[in-house]
Amino acid sequence: MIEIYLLEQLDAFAACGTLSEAAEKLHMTQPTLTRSMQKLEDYFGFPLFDRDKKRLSLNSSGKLLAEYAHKLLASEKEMEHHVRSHHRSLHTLHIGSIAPGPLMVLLPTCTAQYPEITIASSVDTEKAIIQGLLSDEYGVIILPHPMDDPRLHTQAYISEHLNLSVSVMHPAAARKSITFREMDGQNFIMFSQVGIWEDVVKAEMPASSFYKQESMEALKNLTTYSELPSFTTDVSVAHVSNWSNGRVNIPFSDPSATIRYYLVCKKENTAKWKQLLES
Amino acid sequence: MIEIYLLEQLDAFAACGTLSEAAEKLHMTQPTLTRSMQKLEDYFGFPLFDRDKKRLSLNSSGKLLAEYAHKLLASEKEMEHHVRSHHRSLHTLHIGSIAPGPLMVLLPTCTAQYPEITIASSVDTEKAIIQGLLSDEYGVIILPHPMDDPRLHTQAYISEHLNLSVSVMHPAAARKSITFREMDGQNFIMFSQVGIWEDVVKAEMPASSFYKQESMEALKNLTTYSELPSFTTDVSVAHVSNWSNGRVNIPFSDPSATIRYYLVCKKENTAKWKQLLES
DNA sequence: ATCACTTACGGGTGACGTAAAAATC
DNA sequence: GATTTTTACGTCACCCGTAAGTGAT
Repeated sequence: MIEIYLLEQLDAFAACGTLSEAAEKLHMTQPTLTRSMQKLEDYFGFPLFDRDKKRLSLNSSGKLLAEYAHKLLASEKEMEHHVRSHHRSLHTLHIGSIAPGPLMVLLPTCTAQYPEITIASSVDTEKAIIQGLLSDEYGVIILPHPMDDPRLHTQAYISEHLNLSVSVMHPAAARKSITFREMDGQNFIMFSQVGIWEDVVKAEMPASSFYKQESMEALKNLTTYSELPSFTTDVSVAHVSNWSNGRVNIPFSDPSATIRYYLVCKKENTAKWKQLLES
Repeated sequence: MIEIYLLEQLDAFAACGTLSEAAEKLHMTQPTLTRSMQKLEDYFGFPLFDRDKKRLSLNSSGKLLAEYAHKLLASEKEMEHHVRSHHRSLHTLHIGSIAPGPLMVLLPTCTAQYPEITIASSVDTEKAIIQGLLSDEYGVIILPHPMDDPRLHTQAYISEHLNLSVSVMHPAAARKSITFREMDGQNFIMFSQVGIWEDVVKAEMPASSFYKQESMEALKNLTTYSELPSFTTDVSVAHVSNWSNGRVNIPFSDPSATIRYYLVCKKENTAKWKQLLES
């Protein structure tokens, strides 16, 4: 069998055209390459190069070998990459969610329960997340409803409730609860990474505008120093510290202001994520 | 990059199940394999095996690697085979013919003109020979007619004439020529490897039977010691020595008893076989 | 003189074998 | 005790680099 290092050197020579250049590319010396190319010829027992005393070039057999070698090297790279990513997938849990709230609850328990595993999470649309679960990009996903698919395991998780967040000077500040309808038409400051909540508020308050903030820092400043209403949830209030910004949280009383989350994973992986699902 | 020898050893282990067995298969010692498998794990930086103190087995990453390794090794074998057969095709001329006669004339000149090249020849049906030319199995073929194909170069070659061969006691022995029709119904001894001539005589003498002999030796004995008629051609008479078997050759006068041969090769190879085509 | 390749020589890594130990059946 | 794997140690091969040589531009 021809060893890979010889094929690598041949591939470099085929790409560079001269041994000197190839040697530089490979961080080696020319004599080494000369010997390697001779070794290839010795192995096959017939010439792979035309020798012009000055210039070395591949003959037709050599060109053919170089083509194959190039493909073979690509295959080996691909092999290594696949094995590495397979191993990675065994030792990382990527969680996809349609909202950040449940991740705030789930991630700390995850890192505690699987200290040897890398935890990653993403907020995306429901469609993208379900696709990601089926393609094993995600190990567990969080949806606002159960999945009726024989390949999937669904389990009820926490629920999250949306609040109106207003300054104490706001007319609604004293209310014990409020409806979307009452707030429709007013303009809101909103965090951009809220996932499904954006769909909810846009649907329930079609006359309102929502000024989305990319950073938490910007959101915090704006809610502290402006009178514009904003949103919180019971989950975010419990998990985000330093929320003492002179505002009050008033629950929306509409049914759509409460979302019950469901953990979903492939049936074949239920054993693997047992502890997490039971949390 | 992972060297091939490591993948070979992994592949053997995956096939055998134990290091000892794999070592035997590879004509090596177990400790060598132990080290090689450790080397693979070191390279990847994560385990590829489950170690059971007694038994070593592939874990899921190892299985994946072994699968890829197996394919890669097959690719390398294929690469080597293709390069070798490419080189071979450059240094061998395989001539296909629909009859042995023209080969008797052509082969001696070939070996003289291309002493460094291996010459091979086959007699087969026209269909098989044309296919063989197109697939580069043959470099040059001999047909009984020109080819009207823009990819192919055709060139007239020698002609060959069929004789009746009978003992001096045969009623026709004194004839200067004879027709197929006159001989139809008589039974003949015939060499089996005559290619297109078999089609000719069967078509022209449908009432006759032909006793085909696989070996020249058998044919020679039968023609010498039996009275059954047989065939020769002007070409075979000129090229096969020791033909003094008390028989006389009487030319068939029918037009179909003469075949003009044509040399055909791919246009791209006319330069390569120039000398031969000009002979 | 420079460039490109080849040849010659020397060194250090590493691939392999032998020997022996550990562990399981 | 037999089998399988692992560890330890010595050796030889071979892969690479340095230095020198050849031929062409």
